[in-house]
Amino acid sequence: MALPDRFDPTAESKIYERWLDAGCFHADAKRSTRIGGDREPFTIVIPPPNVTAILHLGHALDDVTQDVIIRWARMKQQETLWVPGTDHAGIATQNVIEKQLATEGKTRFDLGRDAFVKRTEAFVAETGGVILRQLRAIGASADWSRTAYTLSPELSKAVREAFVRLYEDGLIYRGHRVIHWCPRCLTSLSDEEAEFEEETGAIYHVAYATSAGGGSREAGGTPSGASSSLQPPASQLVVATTRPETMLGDVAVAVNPADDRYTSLIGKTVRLPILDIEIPIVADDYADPAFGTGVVKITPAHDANDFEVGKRHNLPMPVVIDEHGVMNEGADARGRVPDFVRGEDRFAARKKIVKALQESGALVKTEQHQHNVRHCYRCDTVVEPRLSDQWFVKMAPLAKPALEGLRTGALRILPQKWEGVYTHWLENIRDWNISRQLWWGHRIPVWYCKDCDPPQNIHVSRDDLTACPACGGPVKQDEDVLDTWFSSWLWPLTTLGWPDEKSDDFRAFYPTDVLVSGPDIIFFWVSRMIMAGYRFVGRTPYHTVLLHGMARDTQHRKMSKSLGNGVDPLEVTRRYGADAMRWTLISGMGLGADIILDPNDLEKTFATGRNFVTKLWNIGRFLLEKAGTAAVRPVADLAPASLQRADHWILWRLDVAIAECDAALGPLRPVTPLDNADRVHWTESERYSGMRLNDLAETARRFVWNELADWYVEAIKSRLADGGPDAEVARAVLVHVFDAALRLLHPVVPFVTEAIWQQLPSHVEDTYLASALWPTRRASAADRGAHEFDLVRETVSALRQIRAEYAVPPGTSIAAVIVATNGTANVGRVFAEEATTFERLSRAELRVEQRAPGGAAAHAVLTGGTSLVVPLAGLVDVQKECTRLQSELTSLEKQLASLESRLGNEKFVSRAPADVVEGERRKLGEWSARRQQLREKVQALCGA
RNA sequence: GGGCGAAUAGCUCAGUUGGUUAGAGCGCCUGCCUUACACGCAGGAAGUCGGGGGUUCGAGUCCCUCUUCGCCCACCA
Repeated sequence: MALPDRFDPTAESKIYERWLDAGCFHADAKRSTRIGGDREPFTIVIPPPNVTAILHLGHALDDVTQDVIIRWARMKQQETLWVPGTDHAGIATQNVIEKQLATEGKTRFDLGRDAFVKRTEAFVAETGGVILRQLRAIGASADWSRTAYTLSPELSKAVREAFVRLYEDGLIYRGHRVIHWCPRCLTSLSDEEAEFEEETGAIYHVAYATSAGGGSREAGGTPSGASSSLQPPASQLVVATTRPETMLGDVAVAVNPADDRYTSLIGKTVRLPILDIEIPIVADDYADPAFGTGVVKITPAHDANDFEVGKRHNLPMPVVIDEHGVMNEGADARGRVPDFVRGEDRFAARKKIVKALQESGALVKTEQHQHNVRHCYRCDTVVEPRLSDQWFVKMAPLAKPALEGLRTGALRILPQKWEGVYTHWLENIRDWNISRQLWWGHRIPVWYCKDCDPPQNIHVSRDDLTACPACGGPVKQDEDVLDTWFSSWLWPLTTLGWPDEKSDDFRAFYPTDVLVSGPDIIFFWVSRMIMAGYRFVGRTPYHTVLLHGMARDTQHRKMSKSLGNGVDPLEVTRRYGADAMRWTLISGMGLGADIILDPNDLEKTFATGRNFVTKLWNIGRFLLEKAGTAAVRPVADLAPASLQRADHWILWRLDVAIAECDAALGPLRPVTPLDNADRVHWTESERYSGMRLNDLAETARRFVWNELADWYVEAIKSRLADGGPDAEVARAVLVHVFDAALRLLHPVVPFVTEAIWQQLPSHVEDTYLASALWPTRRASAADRGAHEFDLVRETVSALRQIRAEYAVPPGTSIAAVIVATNGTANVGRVFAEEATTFERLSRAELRVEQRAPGGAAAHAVLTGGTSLVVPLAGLVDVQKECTRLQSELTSLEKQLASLESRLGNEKFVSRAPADVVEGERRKLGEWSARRQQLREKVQALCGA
């Protein structure tokens, strides 16, 4: 039956269903060699997308990359597991629900905590996980029976286990300090979640009048009595600040103790403008003499550095900005927020303060200022440093083994350039603020007893507490939840059953193999998972971290919703099919390199993939129509003598393609034992090899299109049409090599390859390409027949070149003569015999002669000194041919000269590797022969 | 302010330890609807590998330097 001339992408979902029905993606722990089975396990855990997310191109990029690796491993007959799942995404999800509420004119506080959480749960249950269904549309071959969720009861239990263990080990502590606070999300953020953005702001120089006399150090925020000093009239200290509104919380100004300009003032006081109170001048190294005036105002409650200075000098810490970013008197701040700014937003207050300073003459000058301001990574609000109590994880002890793991090669990072980023971050790691003032997330497993005295009033527990374990009195659980990343850093552990280390899944599949991610979450996630792996089970969670690039638009901007420059992968899938998208992404993305796509021209952007899928489909169509579906003999059963040159050639090219694909993908895992059989490390030679998926794609494409379709298929058309035993040989070889090509291509374009493979004559019912065997190459090398076919190709190309160059009309025959010199007449016979296959295309008559015909002729010099000559009678401009020949001769002579000088160079001959020198010698011979022929040609045609 | 990366055909990119005459896709030009494919076939044009210096028999590849982009980190108010 006739197949349509294009692959129908709507068939993709049906193919996916069949894979599911056949259980192709299901992994069986029992089969893992780690628990007595006979297949090596190969595992990837998906970077869990936010449960409320919808698929965007970044996900597609990430997940297709993983799918290619997973499908490859599956075909290598590994017990292959790809764990899917979602992240509850604390802030992000809470924001979604709060936005919903806002449209109803409500806030979460109107609902109350329980109702809010219930509503969020309902929302997640109803619409959450959409992205997982979308992943099926792009072909993700995950084991859906193991779908995980960071807020599931199982994972929540594991999160508690981790918290309690760290607490018991003294690695979790409660700290009172200045943290990053988002006044919109109303929660604290980790250092990583507060992202720097460069902004143009202003820097204000404000004069603080120095009081005479020694202000008392503990003067702090309270106006220090009368400065009854006899010092000369007030001079002033000028401080520079980008945030004048915080001056209401100033408790001191600091100068560097080594700064001669100010040493005499240390211990004295200045008068804070507006509030008109005395604050001390302290000496602290934090003040940089080289910056600004060398004097810095100290606002301990609203700046992390000032906080440290305040602690060192035992200064009070008045809070003048509340959690909403509004000016209000907080702790220790009585009388510090004047009426004219009270209740004002911090930015509005800034203007008013500046104005007031201006009016009072305290504002010395204002300058434009480039600086980096931290923003909330979720809502982009400017982060407010805020003094509060938070839970922290002590990270330095966790970082050590993670650094060691990379050093010893227990894990590798691809591409290598990210190693430095990883190492630098870990070596300078800071403690991790894990509490969030949210309602959506894992509630911190800490209970406070009102009746016991601190610190005995803190109880950390794996189980919910209803009464104080110490005194039996009532307890109250910490109001905060844990940072989302506190559950995702356990992902490779928890999705496999941890803390139950005896579970089949954990024993069978941990450690996993490869972690695929974008470099933007090296700190948030990748590194922390490694730390958790070492901390909780003593082993790295994976041996390979593969970091791909980002999707960007043609202006190299990151694709994002807010910029509106995104490409919707589902739209692409609808229009061109998932395979077309997968192909375009994978083949266009070098290892770790960004991929540039044009969101305004999907047609052009995805043409590569779409065209390739169609080509593949049509090769399949040809095969089915011309070669039929009757069973074929295995290639191994064919008598070698029955194979034609073209058969030998394509089998050889297939071997080369397989070898190159294997090299592109590299080893599945490191193989060298480190200290025992369970622990392996990458050797230097393996360490940066493999995972070049674009190379896999390119190699396979070249084979199936430029070699199989362009040459082999053309070469056997007449053989197939002739029928008989030789047609059977050609059929068998065609089916064999195309089958193998489909296997090589399947990881990248799973749908179309499966659709075709199912119909191949070699197909065994109820088997799937998705779990078929990865091809291996034959032991034998290229034989003579294969090389001879290369000469046939060369001849045909030369004929076509001549035909095109002289505009020989299609359908017009040209007579070509193979002139064989150097005793290669037999090669000439090969051309005549085999190239007739292509005759219909080239409309050439081939003859073999031992001498060149006289008169004007177009020629092509072939490998081995043979020449193809086409009489030009009536066809051509002799002048033109003459010019062409001469320029060809000139360039050949130039290249020969440089080749000769190289070979004449003693150092080259003695220092270059033998094979290089030998190659150059061989080339010299070939080129010399070619030059001789060209010269003769020129002489015959052009006279002189 | 530190660190890292990039610069190769009109566009987007490959180019593994230095070693034939630097490749692909898209676009472009010419000719073809040749019975699998016009989302195709055949042929073609197009690159002083960002500039300059150096090492080497040999450099797109290694070193230095400059220029231009990009990313990450960082407590300079």
